[in-house]
Amino acid sequence: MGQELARREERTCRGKCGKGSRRGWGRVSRRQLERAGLDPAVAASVAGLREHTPGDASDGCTVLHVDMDAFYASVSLLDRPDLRGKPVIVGGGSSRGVVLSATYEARRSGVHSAMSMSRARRLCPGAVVLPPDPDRYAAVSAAVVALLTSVTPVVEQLGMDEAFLDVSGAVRRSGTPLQIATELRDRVADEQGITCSVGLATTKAVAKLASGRAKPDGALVVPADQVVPFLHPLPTSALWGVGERTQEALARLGLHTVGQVAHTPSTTLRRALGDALGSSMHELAWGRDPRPVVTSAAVAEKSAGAQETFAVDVDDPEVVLREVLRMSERVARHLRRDGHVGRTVVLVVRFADFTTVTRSRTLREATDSGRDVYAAAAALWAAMGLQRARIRLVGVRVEGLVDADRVPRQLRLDEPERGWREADRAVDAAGRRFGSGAVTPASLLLPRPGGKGR
DNA sequence: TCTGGGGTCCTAAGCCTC
DNA sequence: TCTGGAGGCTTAGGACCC
Repeated sequence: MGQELARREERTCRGKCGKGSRRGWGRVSRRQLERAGLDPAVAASVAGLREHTPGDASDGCTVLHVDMDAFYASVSLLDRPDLRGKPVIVGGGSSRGVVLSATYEARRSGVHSAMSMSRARRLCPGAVVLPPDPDRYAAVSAAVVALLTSVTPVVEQLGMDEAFLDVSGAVRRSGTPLQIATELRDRVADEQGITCSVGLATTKAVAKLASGRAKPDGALVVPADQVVPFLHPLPTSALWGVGERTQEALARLGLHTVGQVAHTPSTTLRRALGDALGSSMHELAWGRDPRPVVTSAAVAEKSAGAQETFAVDVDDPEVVLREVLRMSERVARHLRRDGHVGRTVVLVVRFADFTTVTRSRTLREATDSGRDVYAAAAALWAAMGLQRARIRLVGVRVEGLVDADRVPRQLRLDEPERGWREADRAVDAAGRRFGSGAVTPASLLLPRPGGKGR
């Protein structure tokens, strides 16, 4: 117990906005923020927010964005406490893997997620590399979501490591949004042994930015009247939907900060970025974001896919088709597991030079059968007429998903009493009992090129 | 620097139907 | 019967997010 309290105390003191400052909001100085790694302009802006915010200014900031700190790395360290405080990278072990997550010690060397593992190893040669543990991540993620849901039922999960909460219905019972956020952070740390950061605002876009600025292990409130001073000094890349390409497009217009975007006519942005992105960019730059927090269960899945990069580029059509079969079976299993069927089959092919093409075909009937998906994908492959092209990746997606029980199944005259449908279900049952892949097409038992077998 | 995997959303062109 | 426009669907590709 004493140890637990000591650990809690250590954690809350380390945070940029630890327990002390969570209660006495407004003690964080601009210099502290700069030391914590924020841009000086942003630090000034954020410090201003805090220094001029008397008491708990979170009233009305009922949208919370909870973001786990270096989630995959933190979870991996739960089983390796000896690596705490050391640079650790979680990522694929193959020569073509990328970084899934890295501890803050590794990030200080310039390592970040989605970076190629080879580059990450060069930047941080002393880092310990751990393989991803998807089951463990899913379990911790589910536990955190259950915790969040105990505060409010309105939880919108984004991936495994972040979620939006609408706590407007919980404030009477549980206190101000900031008190709720503090309680959540303490419980996540106590019950799961990892830390998270929380952004509080009146909109999702601003709450998300706030959690990013509060990292690691912090909380940041951006009251409605402080949204514009908070947003406008930020770089355009801070805006939701602005990646590398859009940032370049904005830079060509001489726009480098959110404030500059805000003061650009919406028509100019729409011309440069397209109608949808242009107008949403203008709204977001003024902190306007009409999207409500939507319970994850209410968000229907629209597509399902599987793709895999070969360990070495492949030019043998037989090998490619075998991989297409493997991906088709995987997608179909996914569909059946979720009770979905889909009509449009998409084949994705990435060539050695990294160019990617897609070909799609819409079936007459929606399906969840690996055989149907493979037949369509293989036909698309054949129609491409590739001879000995060097292929880096193949993938299969099924789009236009609907619930299987909402689609009447067209029986065929030549359909046997027991057919592939029953065979698929038997394979699923065997997979549940003996592990996925217990029953598999014979052709998939052959080794994969580059030794990356199943 | 040499780029994973699973998704969503948007745009645009071509085709078809009304 | 022909024609043009609107609108929906399909297909392909790109950008973005976690």
